Amino acid sequence: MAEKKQKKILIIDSDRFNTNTLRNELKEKGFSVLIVTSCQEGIDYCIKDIIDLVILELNLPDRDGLSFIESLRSFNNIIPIIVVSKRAGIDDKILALNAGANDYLVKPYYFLELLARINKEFRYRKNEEEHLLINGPLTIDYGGKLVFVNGKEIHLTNFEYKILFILATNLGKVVSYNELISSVWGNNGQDQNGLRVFLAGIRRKIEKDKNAKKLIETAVGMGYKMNIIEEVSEGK
Amino acid sequence: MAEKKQKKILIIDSDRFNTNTLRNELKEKGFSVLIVTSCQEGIDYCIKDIIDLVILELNLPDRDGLSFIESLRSFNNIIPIIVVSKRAGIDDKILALNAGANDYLVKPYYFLELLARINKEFRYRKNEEEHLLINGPLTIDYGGKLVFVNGKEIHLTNFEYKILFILATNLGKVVSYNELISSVWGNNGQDQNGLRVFLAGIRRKIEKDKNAKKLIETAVGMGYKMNIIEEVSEGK
DNA sequence: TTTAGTCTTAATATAAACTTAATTTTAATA
DNA sequence: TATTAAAATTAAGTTTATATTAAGACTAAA
Repeated sequence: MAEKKQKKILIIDSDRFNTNTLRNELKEKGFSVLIVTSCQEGIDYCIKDIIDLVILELNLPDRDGLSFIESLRSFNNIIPIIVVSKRAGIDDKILALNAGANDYLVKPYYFLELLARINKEFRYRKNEEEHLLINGPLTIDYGGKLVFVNGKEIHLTNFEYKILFILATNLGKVVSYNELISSVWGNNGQDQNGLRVFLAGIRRKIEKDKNAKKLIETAVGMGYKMNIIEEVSEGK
Repeated sequence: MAEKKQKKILIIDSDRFNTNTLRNELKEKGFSVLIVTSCQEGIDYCIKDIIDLVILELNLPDRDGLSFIESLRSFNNIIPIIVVSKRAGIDDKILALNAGANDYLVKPYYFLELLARINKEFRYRKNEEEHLLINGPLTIDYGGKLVFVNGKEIHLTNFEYKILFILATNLGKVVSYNELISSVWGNNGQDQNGLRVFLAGIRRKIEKDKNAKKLIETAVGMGYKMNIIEEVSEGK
């Protein structure tokens, strides 16, 4: 199965010694790290790459780091920026925060504090990828408990959805009658007849095209299986 | 037209002297301020009122402030929490941030830095929330906490607004009963009957046109869903 | 204390979903 | 192909879930 994507952190700092240490520490924590030494490169990478967070040193060779914040925020309000600087003055902090920085950490700092502040930035951003199953004409949005056929939403009842959910999460595999029954109704579950009635209902709703390959197939004597539908590219 | 509601800041701190000063400073900046002196009161107000941000002192009479963070975060990930404490140790910071605080400021601090950090919290929430939601006859101004139906403002109670907010920010998706209940009333939340009564109230207020597509749909056995209303461009 | 607004509770009405069982269709086997 | 078993379909009756309403309790403000 697909692994969670690493978060990519861009460090903008011209001090090689600092950044190498920091890079190693961040990599150890599972982040992907990119280092640049100037504002301009920083902006470039934010445009051409997908950056999840920026760690910014204020003292930079080309322009002051503050102008990086302004440049980035002029077209992107999403990427969190954590400023890291030895400037401890209140004015510097306020300027940076008001310009659009998300946090400001005075050097020297503990790596663990930086880490906690990085994690905090990621925590409440809605990065929950939509969990969609797309199988031929059928689309299931697990998060929203929605089912679509040919792009059109259809209504399933609670039990219908649960049954479809189990079949969909066992795509291509036969799920036994008993397994279906017990995972929907619990261990003292219904009879098989009831299950059949629900399946008739589900099929009526999701199998509109009588000629197409069946979405749900019966394995006689065993159970049901959701077929994997190959996308047919044109032609009949 | 209706005025935007002020941002409401909840201060949790038992030191009366501190909080009075802070309240005045915040009021001067246009915030509405509420002060409580214990964790439990803090949680209560986050439930029954609409709180936009919490300023939390860690040393509290009933429980440690840390447990406030944990309690709130167990059912609410939205409200930003800024911890303000004289504890400057790295461990305190990390504990608070990891528990779900959004920022940590060591006392003594400059009010202007706190202000910059408060504004920062509101600023990047704008991206996700502070736009208008326009869905058929319904308009929600998240920033001002205003609701309009067919351009006319309607009044919702706090709980009604919170429920509508959750449905609206999950537009088109089914939100389960339990999710709704716990994010409105906290973890030891109400029964479903209460939720139903509130929904009847909301529907009475926002669904004026009985023939139009329903704004809020019931997914029996699952939860409620705000439908996406397609704009019909004239005629049939 | 009064009042207006809000919340909670509980009773009743309504609507949706589920179960059952009879019937039809399909699949497997001889 | 005939026979039998398994599964699918249908529809009516039953049950459960939800909607609505209203009365009383509570709260905050005047």
